[in-house]
Amino acid sequence: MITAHLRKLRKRIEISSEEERAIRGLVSETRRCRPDELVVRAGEELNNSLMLLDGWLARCKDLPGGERQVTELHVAGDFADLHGFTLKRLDHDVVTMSECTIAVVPHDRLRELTNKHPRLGRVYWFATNIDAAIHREWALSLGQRSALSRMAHLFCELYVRLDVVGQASRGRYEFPLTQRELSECLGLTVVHANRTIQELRRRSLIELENRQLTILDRRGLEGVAQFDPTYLYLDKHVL
Amino acid sequence: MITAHLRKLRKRIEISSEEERAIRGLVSETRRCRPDELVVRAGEELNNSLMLLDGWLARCKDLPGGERQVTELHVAGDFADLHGFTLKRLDHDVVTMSECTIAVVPHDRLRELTNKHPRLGRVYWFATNIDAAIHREWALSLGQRSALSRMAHLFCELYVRLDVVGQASRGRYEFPLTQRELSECLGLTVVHANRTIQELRRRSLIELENRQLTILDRRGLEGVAQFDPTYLYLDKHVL
DNA sequence: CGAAGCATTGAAGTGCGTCAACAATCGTGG
DNA sequence: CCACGATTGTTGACGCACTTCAATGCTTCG
Repeated sequence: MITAHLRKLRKRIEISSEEERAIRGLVSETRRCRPDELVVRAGEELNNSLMLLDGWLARCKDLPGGERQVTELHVAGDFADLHGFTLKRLDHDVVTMSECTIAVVPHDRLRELTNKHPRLGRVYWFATNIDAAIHREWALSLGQRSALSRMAHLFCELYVRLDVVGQASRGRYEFPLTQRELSECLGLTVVHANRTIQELRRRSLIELENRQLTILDRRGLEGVAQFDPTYLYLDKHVL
Repeated sequence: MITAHLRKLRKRIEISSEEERAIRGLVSETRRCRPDELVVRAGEELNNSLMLLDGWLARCKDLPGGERQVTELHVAGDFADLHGFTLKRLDHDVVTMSECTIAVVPHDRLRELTNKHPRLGRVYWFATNIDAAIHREWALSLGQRSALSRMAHLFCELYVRLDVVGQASRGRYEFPLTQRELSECLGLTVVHANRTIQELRRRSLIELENRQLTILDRRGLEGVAQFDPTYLYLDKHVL
C-alpha cells in the first residue's frame, strides 16, 4: 500500500505524523491494471496524479515512425505523473509493465495540501526533482555509456530504488520487463539488448530468468556501470 | 534583466503585479561571469539558486573517463539550478557557455516566497517540471533520433525558447557554443558533429558562422527533427 | 608573432543495427 | 488437456552510422 510511498519519503525527509495523515488523505480511490495497459495518454487533460502502490510503470515517448523511448521506470512508492499536477497534461504516455495497483490522487487535494502544508509542497516538488535527476543520469547513459555499461547502470539503479521500498533482497528483484521493453529504456534494438544481457551473464555479473533479476557480483556490475548512487539523493534532506 | 524571466513566466501563467513584486524581491545580487567558468560544482552544498539574466549556461555531467554529457542548455530568463532549492546539491556542474549575467536568489527567500505565496511555489515547481520535460525530449533524441535529426531538433528547441524571451528574430539567433560543446549536448564526437553541421548546411536548412545560427528553412528543419514544441508547454496554465 | 584552441578533412575501424530464421514459451479456445 | 497461434528469446550474416586517429589550415588572443 501507501507504506512504500511513505517509506521512500522518510528515507530522505522527516515526515511528522500529522503530515502523514495529510498524505494518507490524498488518495481518493485505488485501481488495478493489467500489464500493457495505457494508463495516461500523452496530451490528455489531467485532474489526478497516480501513485503506484504495486507493480511497474513506464513513461514512454514515441516518434511518428514508431520508435519508442522509455524515459523513466516506476516502482512501488513512486508517483508516476506528479508533474502532471503543474503541467496539466503529459508529454509522454504512462504504460503498465506488469499488473499494477494504483492510487488516484486528485489535483484538488494536492492543491489544498500545498496551500495548508507548504513544507509538504516542497517535499513533492523535491520528489519531481529526483525524477529529473534520474532523467539526467539516463541522458548521460544514452549519450556516453556503451550498451553494456548502460544496461548495467539501469540494473544498479533499480536495485537501489527497489531496496528502498523493500522489494529487493540479497541482490535479487523481480524484473517484469520483456527484452523489447528493456531495449526501449536503453535506446537499443531488441537484438542488441539480447546480446548485451548475454554478455553480462557471460561475465557472471547477473542472472535473468523467469522475470527474476539476480545480481551475482554487485561490485563488478557497478564497476561496469560506473555507478554512483548520489544522483538518487538518498541522504537526509531538510525542507 | 529580470524582464526576460517574467516574460517567460507570463507566456505560460498569469502573474499579478503583487506577485511580480515578490518575484523581483528574490534577487539578492547580480554577478558577471566569463565564458567557460564553473559556476556551480556538482555536489557542493547550495544556499542560492541562479537566475540567468543574459548569456548561456550548460548543465554538464561527466564520467570518470572524461566523457561529458550536457543535459540542458539555459538561456536568458531561465533558472539554471532552481532544483537545487529542494535538492540542496546538484548532480551536475553548471558551466558558462558565454559571458553571462547571473542573478543570485537565496534559498531563504524562496522558502519565504513559497510559504507566503503557495501559488508562486507551484509556479516555480512548474518551471522545474518543464526542465524535466526538456530532459525527456533529449532522452528521446539521444535514444532514438539520428545525429542529423538530433542536431536539427536542438536548433529548433533553442529557436522557440529564445523567441519567447525576444532573443531570436527572423530565424536567427546567437549560438555561442563551440562544436565540441555542441557535440557534448548531442552525444556525438566533435568530428561527427562537424560533419552533421555540414550536412544541415548542404541541405540549405541552416547557416552557422561567427556564432550566429540562421535557420534558412524552418519547415524543413522541423521536418528533419520531427519537432513538436508541445513538450515546452507554451500554452496558458492555471495554477 | 607565436601558441593554443577551433574547424575541417580523409582513411580506417567498430559497436550497434538490420534482416531473417528458428526455438521456446505463453495464453487461449476448443 | 491438448492444439495452435502469438509473443518472446536467441542466433548468424551482413551493413552502416558513427568513432577513432591523424593531419592541416584557420582563428583568436596574449
